[in-house]
Amino acid sequence: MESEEARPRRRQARGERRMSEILDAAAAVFAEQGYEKATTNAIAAAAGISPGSLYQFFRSKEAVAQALTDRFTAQMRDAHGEAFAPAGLAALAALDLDDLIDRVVDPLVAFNIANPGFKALFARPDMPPGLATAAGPIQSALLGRVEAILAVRSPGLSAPERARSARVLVQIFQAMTPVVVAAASEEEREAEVRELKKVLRGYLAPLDG
Amino acid sequence: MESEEARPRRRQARGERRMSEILDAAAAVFAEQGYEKATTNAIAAAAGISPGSLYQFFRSKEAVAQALTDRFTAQMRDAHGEAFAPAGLAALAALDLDDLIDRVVDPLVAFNIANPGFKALFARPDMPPGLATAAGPIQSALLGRVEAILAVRSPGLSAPERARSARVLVQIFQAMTPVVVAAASEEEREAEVRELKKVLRGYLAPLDG
DNA sequence: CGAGAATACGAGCAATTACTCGTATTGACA
DNA sequence: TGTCAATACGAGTAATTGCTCGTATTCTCG
Repeated sequence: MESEEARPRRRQARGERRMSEILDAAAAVFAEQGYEKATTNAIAAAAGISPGSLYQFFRSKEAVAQALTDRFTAQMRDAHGEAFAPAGLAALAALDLDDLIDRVVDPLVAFNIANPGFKALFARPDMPPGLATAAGPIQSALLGRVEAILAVRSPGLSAPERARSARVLVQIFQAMTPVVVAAASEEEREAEVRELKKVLRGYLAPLDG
Repeated sequence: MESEEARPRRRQARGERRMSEILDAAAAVFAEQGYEKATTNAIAAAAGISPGSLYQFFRSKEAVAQALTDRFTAQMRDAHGEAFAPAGLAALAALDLDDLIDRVVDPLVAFNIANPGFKALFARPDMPPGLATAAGPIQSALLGRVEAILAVRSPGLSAPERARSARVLVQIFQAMTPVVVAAASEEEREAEVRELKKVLRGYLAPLDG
């Protein structure tokens, strides 16, 4: 997974801490500026270091985004993997549709709210080719899991139909996530989440066995 | 609406033609590069003129986008206003839900396919502040019309509920449009449109009186 | 025809930005 | 303690890009 460190550094205490700080700063700057408009100098400044120092740890702006994506992926797996885990699939199969949606959507929404920089890398339509690959893992992990759930809940679907439906579901989620994250108040946010779930339910109900 | 022309030009035959050519070029470049990555020099080159000539007609890149948006708005009104027109509302009220969706979605899809540059200005999440205003008219026109239809079909909704539902519907459409437009084959495209309609139907059915 | 405005050109400017490089400091380890 | 790599700095560079400016050409109109 990490084949880019041909020569491991020695001073890892300071270094690792710096890298983490840089990623924190990058997440914040990406969240508020978007990927393209975020400048590497701004990220360095937000991390309290010089541009040169940033490039001591990351080869390029894209490498920062890549590392941040990796970190998000790991965080998501650690925090919310349960709901999606293969072991949980059987339990998910027996659930009420509304409960199923809650079980899947709520953790994802919580994660997106806790990590506002996430959607800047996840829900971006104008990714540079390299970054599409970077965000790909998250995207395809989510897709694969949704497909797995569909396979259990809607055995009548052919494989291509299942793939298409999963794509549509993920797309709906991605489209509505920015609105949810940007909600001004808590009530507003809950209302947006309710709408998101309505959309998902409306699409899923006819498919659901 | 057009308060920016304090001093009308004289040679309008050549000039107007050039402006139209520039907008054609801009639509093409925006379509394939996106707004940010599209350079004014590239637009000028695509129009077969020099950068200086472009700026004889448009004060800035943003002004080009603004003018293009205006042209799209007018085209959309001319071509597909009927389906949305106030006069047609009564007819729409009596329709089957599937027919209603066809009536509204099909022209919009056709327009987006015929004008691939449209979505670059319409479905962009990272608009500069000025451009949000530029794209606003299209967005809010569409929103207003969807709201009008909802008012007729779902009289039980409160005004805020109606506004929110309209926003959700437009958002779904925007999110799925790029996939529809980019479809590789005709069958693929039809399948995507079917999914789009399924999503809309699933969300609307419970609301529909 | 002659004048003035509209159109056209394209080299180049000013600002931005991802990234580098020469150098200085810090700290682990012999 | 001395050494050397890791860390840190920040002015500077090359490339990009929106846009300008001086100038040349074309057209309208009297």
